[in-house]
Amino acid sequence: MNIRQVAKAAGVSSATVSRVFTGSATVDPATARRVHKVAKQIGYFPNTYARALSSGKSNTYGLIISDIANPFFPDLVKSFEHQALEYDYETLVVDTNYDLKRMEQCIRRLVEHKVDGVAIMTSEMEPRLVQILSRREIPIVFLDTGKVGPHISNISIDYEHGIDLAIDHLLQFGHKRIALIQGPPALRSAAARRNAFIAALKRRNITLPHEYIRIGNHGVDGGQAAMNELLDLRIRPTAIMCSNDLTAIGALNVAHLRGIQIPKEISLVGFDDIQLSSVMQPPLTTIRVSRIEIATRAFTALYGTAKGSKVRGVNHVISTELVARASTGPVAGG
Amino acid sequence: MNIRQVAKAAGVSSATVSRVFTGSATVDPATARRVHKVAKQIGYFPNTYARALSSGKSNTYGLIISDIANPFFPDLVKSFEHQALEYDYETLVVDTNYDLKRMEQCIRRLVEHKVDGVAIMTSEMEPRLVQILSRREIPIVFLDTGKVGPHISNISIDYEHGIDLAIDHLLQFGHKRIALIQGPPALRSAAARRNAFIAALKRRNITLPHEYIRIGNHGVDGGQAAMNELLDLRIRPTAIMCSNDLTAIGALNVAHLRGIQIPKEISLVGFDDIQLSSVMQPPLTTIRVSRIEIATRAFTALYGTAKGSKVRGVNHVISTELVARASTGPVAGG
DNA sequence: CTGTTAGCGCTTTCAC
DNA sequence: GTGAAAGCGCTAACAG
Repeated sequence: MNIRQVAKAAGVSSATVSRVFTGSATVDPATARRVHKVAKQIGYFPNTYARALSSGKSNTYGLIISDIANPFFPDLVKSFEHQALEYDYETLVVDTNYDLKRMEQCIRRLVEHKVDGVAIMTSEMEPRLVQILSRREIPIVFLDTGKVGPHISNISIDYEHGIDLAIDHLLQFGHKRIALIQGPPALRSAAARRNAFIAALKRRNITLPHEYIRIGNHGVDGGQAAMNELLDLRIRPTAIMCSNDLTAIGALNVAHLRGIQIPKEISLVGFDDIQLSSVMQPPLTTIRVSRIEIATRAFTALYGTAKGSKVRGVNHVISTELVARASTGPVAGG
Repeated sequence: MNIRQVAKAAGVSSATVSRVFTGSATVDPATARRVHKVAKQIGYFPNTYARALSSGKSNTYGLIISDIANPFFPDLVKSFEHQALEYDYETLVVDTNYDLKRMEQCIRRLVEHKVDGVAIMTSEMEPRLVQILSRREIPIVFLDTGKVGPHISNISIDYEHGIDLAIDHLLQFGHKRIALIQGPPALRSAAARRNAFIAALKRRNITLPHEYIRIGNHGVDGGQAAMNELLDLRIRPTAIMCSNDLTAIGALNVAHLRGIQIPKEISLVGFDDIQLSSVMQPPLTTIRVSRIEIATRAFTALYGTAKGSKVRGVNHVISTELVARASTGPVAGG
């Protein structure tokens, strides 16, 4: 069941069959139709491996994510794959599980699969591993790294803007005591959010006590733990900004458990706008960053920096917007 | 940067290098070490495509799911991949998006990748498409299809048991008017749940008015719509069983919106026990089915039905259990 | 527009 | 325990 059988049955050479399937050169329409018919008849599918080996192109992009079970990623993966499929590319999704050791395995798998480019959507990354890729001149696109170079593009998210919006929103409600539950410090995107938060408060001359910054892990449990700490403070904040929605969901959960009313007693802001945020009780106010746009940009960056063509990477910035829902409100007694 | 370069640098033949990497035959330990060292030095990774082509084995399994954005699937995918990696298998995950047209594309992609087996975790499926696989004697494992045959295994979920448990739980709370928000009728797993529900009520001589069965779509929005219908009924149910957790989350959301207290006025039961169910307000009572177990069984079924070995498929049944949380309670005024 | 031919990088007998 | 050599199925010049 290979190309030669099709060729024989259609009375042409295997090269012609190949041309029909790759569309690489003009083939007589009648011949092409005959080939297609025969192929369908005997149920022929071209062998990806032979094709990749022979052509030297895998037509596959690697997509590195931290954790497919984190609701931030499925939409991203879906959009990327969708986009890739449009251009006849396969996507090899690998999941590092937030683990640098697994990251190395992932990179190896991608290289072994001769991917034509890699989108690294995790923030945890070692230069040594990047080198494995760049030594082979494999185009890379990062999320939130900021560095652009030969074969290396970047997607930046405009955290500052989103966080400014959120802070202003909170200020309008009269909040002065605003806390932050940040993500893992080692995570670049989490650090960027924290820095933006601190800068935004400073710019507005709002004091930020040290104990108002708590460390979560971008998971529900981290949000729960941090929220408990915040609620145990002698002087509680009246509003809390969370580094992502999962964290906010954890915080919300603890608030319910401890009988704290949201937003009456404390306002809560998330980040990302994952799908479930809108059906929480109360629906979460959050800063939306479009996963679809990230995915599309990532794909485009790779597709545009194909090995042969443009070498120089580009930097895209993705905007953020405030989605005001019901987890924020006027400060109590204000 | 290929096997020959390694061979030359290590002063052996490419066959020996191949043996070192596949572990297919005994190689002198000293030679093996030398080969490994050289390989590391020049950064050699075997080419998957050449390997697959030459050996005729892709060492890849296909995993077909409906929608990676549905919280049911990420855990399943993760477990399957993890398991596969342990046995040195790659997983090619394809997402049908609940669409039969895309299903056909997915199957084609899997065949083109010469996968050694396919786990079909979606319920929507056409016999014609299955044939594409089985004609090539590719082992298949289904979820909830019940049919077992040559190269075809199945994983059944014991819906009856879980639903019996849930109904008894509700009865103990004094509920008599129990409604169902079912999933898409075309979805086998949804139909199985509905049938189990109807059978369980009948067995206990509980009347089930027609209007107490509503149709959702296994998404949040479907749950919302169905819940609205149910709340508009002249005689409302006192308890609602949902075909999955997402549906229950939608129902819960509408309840909040319309000021209905859960579980005081209406008890709510979900199905699946996705991660977020436990942090909803109130935490969802649900029927747990272990995605890890499904994934493990699926992998094992494929691995055990490898092309050469056992031809006959097997049927595994996976148990379910009730997770009683706070969305169920005594019937109002009871 | 189409056939011939030479590999792509690796695995796998078959000898030794 | 190791090397030589023949492909795996396909693509990509190169002629014609």
